Amino acid sequence: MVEHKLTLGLLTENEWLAGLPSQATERLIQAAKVRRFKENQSVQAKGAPADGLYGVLSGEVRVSATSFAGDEIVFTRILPGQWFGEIALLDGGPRTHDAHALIESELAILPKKVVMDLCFSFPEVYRAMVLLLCGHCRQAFTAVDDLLVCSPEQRLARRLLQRSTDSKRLNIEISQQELGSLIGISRQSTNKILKSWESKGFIVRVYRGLEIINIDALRAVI
Amino acid sequence: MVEHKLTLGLLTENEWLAGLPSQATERLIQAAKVRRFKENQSVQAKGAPADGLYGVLSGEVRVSATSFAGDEIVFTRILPGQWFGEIALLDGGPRTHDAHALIESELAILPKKVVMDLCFSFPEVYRAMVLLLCGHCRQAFTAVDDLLVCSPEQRLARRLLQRSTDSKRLNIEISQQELGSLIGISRQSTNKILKSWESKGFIVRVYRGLEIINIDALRAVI
DNA sequence: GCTAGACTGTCAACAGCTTTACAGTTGTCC
DNA sequence: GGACAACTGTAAAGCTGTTGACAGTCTAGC
Repeated sequence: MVEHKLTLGLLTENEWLAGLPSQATERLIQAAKVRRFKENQSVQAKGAPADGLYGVLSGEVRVSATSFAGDEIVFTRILPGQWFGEIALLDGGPRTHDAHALIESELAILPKKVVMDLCFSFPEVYRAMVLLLCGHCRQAFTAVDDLLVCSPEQRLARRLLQRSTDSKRLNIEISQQELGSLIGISRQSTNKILKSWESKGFIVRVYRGLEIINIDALRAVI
Repeated sequence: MVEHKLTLGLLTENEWLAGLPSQATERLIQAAKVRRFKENQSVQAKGAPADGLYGVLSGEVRVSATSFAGDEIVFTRILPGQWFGEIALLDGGPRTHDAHALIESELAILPKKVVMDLCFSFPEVYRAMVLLLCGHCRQAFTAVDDLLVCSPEQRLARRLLQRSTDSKRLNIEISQQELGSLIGISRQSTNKILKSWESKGFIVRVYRGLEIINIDALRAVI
């Protein structure tokens, strides 16, 4: 009961499910499970088969991979209202990434079978999946672009700006370690860049985070 | 007439269209246009609106982007039998990349409206689009992974191996310049790596290309 | 409040890649 | 077959980011 209310809340907020035929929406809400994950608990493992589509109700999920050297490579973070895990669900292949709850989080899980059935019954559901997929694909393309073309400083600026528009807030809570991993540089280099920005008045740093003061100056870095 | 025969040839060879309901296949073949592109001719420009889905019938297409510094960043090459351009088609956004004919090439073009209409009539068509999309998405994820985790030498090996399995051949025709651009390193560095591999007997280099001799040794590099 | 553990600041040494530069090679087009 | 353009080979110089090391700072939990 409580679970369904929570799911509904996310669904009505979120555009992709709001536009579906009511029959499909109902079926999804009915089949949706809500699961709570503790801080650092694994949501899915890279290489595993897909069981469902995940939506973040509360908390935050870190999507990452582990290099053979053992370092964790952070790809992105999923904020409340966002969905992930559609690729392996749709193509039947293995999960592309690891996912962990960054903090205690609640996730909605739409079982694979239900989603796939609805895809075949309602083209609108397929369309919604396709849009989700396209978004993640464009995100990945942008990441490749950035890595090939942009300097570490520019990449860092892009990430921060992207993140601040995603969450509509200008304070970002993340360690320098993880921030570096997101854009493929070391903690020390991240620190140096952040320091230089702070001295220019673009940001202020706090423990385990930062706040953007001059967003236009950051945009100009790019 | 000739055009339709060519298209049909590609379609029947290619798995994704072969599995569709015959009604959908017929409609696609009927609507397909074949267009010939000269060497270096632009197929699509990054940022442009999408007009259709492209399939390579003959020749080869280079997918790239241009950095603000003016360098061309090569993303990938599309070989005969492969399709591209589905993202902008499906989500209505701008083209994600530039595409040029590498050599004189023939492309099949499936008009946007026809594809989208069929998607809504036949879930199988949507499914085919989704699989295409998933493939490209996984490709992009792998590229990010590589850039963040692997050394230039490993990235180069991966690219060559991927390419050689794609085309089932072990001689690859590409300049060191472009090869470097594909994995984000300079021509000189590419040259150094190739030379070292040649001295170890992994490959032999020729003008504007190379041949893989010891494919297992290359696999071991990764 | 104290302490352990996580995070940050900083620096020097080092490695790897780029850039610049130039000479040599190969292919193509008159 | 000669000339030009594209490609390759090579090396030195310089830059940028990494690594490793260690001290300082912050926070949570007892």
